[in-house]
Amino acid sequence: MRMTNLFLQTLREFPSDAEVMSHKLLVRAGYIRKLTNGVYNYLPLMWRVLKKIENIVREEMDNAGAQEMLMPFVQPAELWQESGRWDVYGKELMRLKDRHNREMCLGPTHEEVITSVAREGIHSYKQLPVNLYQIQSKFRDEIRPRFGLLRGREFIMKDAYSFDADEKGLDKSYEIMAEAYKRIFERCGLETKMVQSDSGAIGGSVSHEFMVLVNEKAENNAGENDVFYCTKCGYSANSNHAVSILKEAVTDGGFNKAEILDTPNTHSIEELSAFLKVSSSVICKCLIYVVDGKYVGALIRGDKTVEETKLMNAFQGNDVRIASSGEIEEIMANSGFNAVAGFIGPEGLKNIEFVADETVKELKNFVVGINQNDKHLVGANWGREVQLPQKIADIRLVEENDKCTECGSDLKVTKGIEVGNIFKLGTKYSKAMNAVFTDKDGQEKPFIMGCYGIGISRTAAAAVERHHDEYGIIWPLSIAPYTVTVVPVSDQDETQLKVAEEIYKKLLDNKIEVLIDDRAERAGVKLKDADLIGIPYRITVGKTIKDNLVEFKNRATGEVINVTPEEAVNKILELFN
RNA sequence: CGGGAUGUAGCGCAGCUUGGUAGCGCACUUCGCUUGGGACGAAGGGGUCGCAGGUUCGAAUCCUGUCAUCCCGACCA
Repeated sequence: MRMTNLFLQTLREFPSDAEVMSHKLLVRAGYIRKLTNGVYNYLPLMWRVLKKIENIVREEMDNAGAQEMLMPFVQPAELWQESGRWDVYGKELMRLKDRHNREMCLGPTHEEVITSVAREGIHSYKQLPVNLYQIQSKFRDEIRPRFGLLRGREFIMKDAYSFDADEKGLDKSYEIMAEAYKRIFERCGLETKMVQSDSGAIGGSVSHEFMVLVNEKAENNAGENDVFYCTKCGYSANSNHAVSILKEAVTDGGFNKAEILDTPNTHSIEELSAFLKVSSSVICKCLIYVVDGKYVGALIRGDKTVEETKLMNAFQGNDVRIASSGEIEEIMANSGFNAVAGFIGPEGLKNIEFVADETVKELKNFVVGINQNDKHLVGANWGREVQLPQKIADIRLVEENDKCTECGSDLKVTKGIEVGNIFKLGTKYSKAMNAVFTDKDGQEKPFIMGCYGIGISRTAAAAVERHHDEYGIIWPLSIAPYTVTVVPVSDQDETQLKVAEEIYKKLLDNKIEVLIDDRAERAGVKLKDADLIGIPYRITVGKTIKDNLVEFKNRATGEVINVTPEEAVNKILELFN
């Protein structure tokens, strides 16, 4: 491709509305342009990158025995009502009505549609297993789109769905996908970690996420997930799912009798522990959350943090958030109290179900709120002053240096970008939607399903996040929009132009994806642009051409060597041998 | 939805406090000059200052409302 023909506008400066490096660079280097909030145009260079990733995904999915198809982007409400998700998916589901006032939605995912496809098409165990996938734009009306392609509202996703006759089959399908995913990301030049994860609103039991780990000291927080991993045994999990062995801590408050003390202005655990001169680990923290619109209480040791997804799961909810101060006021009023956050306790709150984290079970002679401002109960014990809730669950956020439950070594934490995930769905959708087949024994059974997603556009952004320097993007060869760019330094020098053209044609003849910067620009502009857009190799034809030498530069390593034009061409051809 | 900020040319910004009818850099057009790391000179084109009201002789500037965008929390590929 000639740069004079390429639809490309690079910017001199970073866009002001971008925060993370992949967003800044993709806009500045002319790959994407925002159309509206969370929705981007993929310009020609970007589209080439996306197609490269798609093709790697296709090859590996096909090799894994999956079959590509394409489902509609617009879906009827009826299917979502069948699965029950029409009412629980929330506002991320973009709902609309057609001219007959029939309710529809833009596909955020395709479990419902694929399940309807399977129930129409698969009737016998002899047709199983099946794995169907598609690569398509998805739309989720995200609460807060951000970070460019890392969290758009419209994004490109590969989604696959497996159907098996039994759990064993699902295990196998799942394993095959896990292996395929490892190869896919590896081929995209991305190191990923497969981590255990919560299975969230999509439902099901087991799930793993593929995380691109981003450097903690990176100047941004492009990695939206915290990943905990064991330094020894390889255990790793998203923070929403990670578990650990609790570190030793003081659990006896040492108060020899139960009494109510004045604790003025102790709104936080820190203030309270300083005031009472006790460890925060002998305080029972009480928090009010809203799960699926219902108020619930959570008890956890004062030195620990509630993991909201775990809390939500403890109540089998779909949605969780902490209660606002106004809501707490309402709850207090309903039970005849008027305490504010910081003085809340589990005793006497009407119509609120509590869950206790495992950490509070051990507490003795501890400190707890009693729903009176500026007062706390000290020396409390379970079954005496305070009742331990029936519901006990792990709702604790793991902390760095907690011990691994598998091997006892230290857990570390790092930021990750989730580029893929795999779920064992089980029969959640097949049962709800009555998608059944006849098994060997003549019985009708629901399909055992799995689903497997890869964010194509996010993967591209993650690659930029992981591979760039102060001059621009450094694409991994496998997903670069072009392999090499040929740059004649001076557009006045006939020899340079002629040699550059010859190299360009030779590479084209060999089916190499090559750019030639034939623009009437000064050298600086062309070289800066070449670095910015991140083409892996650059052949620069300059003054040394009088000695029959050109410059061959590796964008990633910065290595530059002088070679003859023929050698330069050969070095590129060798990449593909 | 809560908290914070910002809307002025394609991009990056100034002007607003103290109202007088819009400017700078880059990009774009033409000419000259220049050609190994985002040159220089000259001459141009492009904006009803997010939108709607209001105050005023007069509003980018003051007031009210509204919309949009960005950042921090809940969503997730």
